[in-house]
Amino acid sequence: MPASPLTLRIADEIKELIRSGRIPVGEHLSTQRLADQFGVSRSPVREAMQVLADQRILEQHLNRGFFARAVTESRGKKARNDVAELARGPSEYEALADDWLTDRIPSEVTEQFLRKRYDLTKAQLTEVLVRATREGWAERKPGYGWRFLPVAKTTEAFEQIYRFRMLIEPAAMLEPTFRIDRQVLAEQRRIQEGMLSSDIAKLPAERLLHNGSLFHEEIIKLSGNMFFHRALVQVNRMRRLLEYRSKVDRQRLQVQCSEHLQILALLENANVMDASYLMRQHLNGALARKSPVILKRDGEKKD
Amino acid sequence: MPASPLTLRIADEIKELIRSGRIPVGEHLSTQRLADQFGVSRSPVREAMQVLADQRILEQHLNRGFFARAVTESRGKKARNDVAELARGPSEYEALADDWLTDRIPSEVTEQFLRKRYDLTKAQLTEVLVRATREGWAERKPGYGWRFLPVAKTTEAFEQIYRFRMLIEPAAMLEPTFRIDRQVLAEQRRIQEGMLSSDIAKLPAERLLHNGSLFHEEIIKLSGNMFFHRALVQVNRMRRLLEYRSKVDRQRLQVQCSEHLQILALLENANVMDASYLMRQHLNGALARKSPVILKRDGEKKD
DNA sequence: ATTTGCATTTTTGCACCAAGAAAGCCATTG
DNA sequence: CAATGGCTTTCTTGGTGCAAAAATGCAAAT
Repeated sequence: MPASPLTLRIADEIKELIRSGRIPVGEHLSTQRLADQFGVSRSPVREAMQVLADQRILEQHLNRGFFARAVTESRGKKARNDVAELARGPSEYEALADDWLTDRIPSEVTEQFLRKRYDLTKAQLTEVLVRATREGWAERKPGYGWRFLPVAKTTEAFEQIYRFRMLIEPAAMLEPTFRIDRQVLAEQRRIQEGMLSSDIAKLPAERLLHNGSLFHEEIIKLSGNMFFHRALVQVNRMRRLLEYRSKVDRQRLQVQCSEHLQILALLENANVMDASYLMRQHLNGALARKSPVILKRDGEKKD
Repeated sequence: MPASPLTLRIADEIKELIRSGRIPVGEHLSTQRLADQFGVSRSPVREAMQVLADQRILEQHLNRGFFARAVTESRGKKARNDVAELARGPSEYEALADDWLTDRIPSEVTEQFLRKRYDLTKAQLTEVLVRATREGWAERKPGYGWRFLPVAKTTEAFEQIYRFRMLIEPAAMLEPTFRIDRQVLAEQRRIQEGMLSSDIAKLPAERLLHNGSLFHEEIIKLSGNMFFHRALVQVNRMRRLLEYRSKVDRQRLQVQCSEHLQILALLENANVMDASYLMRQHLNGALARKSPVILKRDGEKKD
């Protein structure tokens, strides 16, 4: 009985909670609490726990629920691959995005074409296209079919994004509605320090980039103007699309982290002016030293 | 035989072309050309022409295609209502948006609930929800159902939007990649002068607001940075959602038109600095004098 | 030679059914 | 005896075939 995607996703999240120690070994897992936490009903949570019990990650006591077992790395290894790979699929969305960015699909296609190419059901394809629409690079044609919109595909787009961010991010901090929220600052400090101290070389690139975006998004959110925040989220999504194809410069990331911490320090001292200025410098630096290394895909390249 | 929505939409567009004189009376209509123009195949165009022929707006000559007839106001009247009302439906999207903005639906709903409430098929509902997602105020829940996100619902949102625009629009004009395109300027001048001279009192409010947005979007596009343009389009969509519920101040619109023309004049003289400054003033004025009159809907109001 | 008008092919929308998620209920447990 | 697990029931949604609609091909007419 192949568990549903939702169940697997939840299994994955629970496992992460245990691995990261947020659920201590031996602890009892309340179905209801986890369901509320994930925003779903108890059914998929329960199934996820069954799955994890099968994998010896949880222990089921009859009529008493599930308990976290010790996860030894050696033991966890196999089981982990079993679920993790299934749970986070290879993301058809990214495959499509990549194909479009490298001109391997025409700019106008039918749904049928896409379904065959990526082997998707109608609903799955809709999911992907909704996302692409949301990110702003796909739209329905009036009759049948979809059109992909030209996305600046190269360094030019990076520059445009950074020019835009250099404008809005520092300005957002100077908005009259900007409010310093110490809790948010503390949380970001925790994350950035965590990255810097422990494992900047080890963490998956995806996570590193995510944390970076998160920092900027949380700061801009303090402006109290949701449209600044939205605009940033929007361009960050596009940036991610381009960036995950380029090599991550981990050394550069270290510099960025410490700059983030500097900005946080200024904000903690309520020195918004300087923080805004530093933010601009920070973005400018990122633009100037942006690694121009773009990994070419194996496929042929149409100029 | 009730024609399809696409057919009706095209019929409507063709009629608009004739009414506005862009297709002179007596002119032959090439199926292929119109199909290309609308981005569809010949089939729906042809059907639309049949519909219009039935309504005596076109004349069909066997094997020679369709020709535009004179459209007398008196004659056109009835036929016009026939199609126009059908073609541009009452937009379920706006109904949903309105219901959400006035707290008449809960923040978490199932698709079923929405389908029943607005009497939509699954595909139609998807269409609506995709749009709402795209505009940033709806998202899927993990299991079943959708969640509507809190949108600043009143004057506060207007202010936020204008603060944002006051930042990005003038700045976009000062970007190093900003290029003056005389053709675009001329087109906008034509539109703005048209509004000002003829019929600012007569045109439908929808059209007036659309032309206003268009002006700003075309100008910001000249910045050569697609992200500025995107950001503006995004907030304009939200603004429209809020604005179509408020009373249109036609006198104020007249002032805006002439300010638009002043900006155009400066740009035509390549005086970008002053144009940017004036743009900021223009937006500031719009913010300051923004009509706070919001029409209340008939329904009860929570809170 | 071009374009219409019709025929053919292809694509998508819609109704139905099974899988999956949510909610209710009661026994068990501490 | 309150709280929670385990099971059952109810409801929602995703996947699949047919019909409507759009795209395309082609002979005939101008």
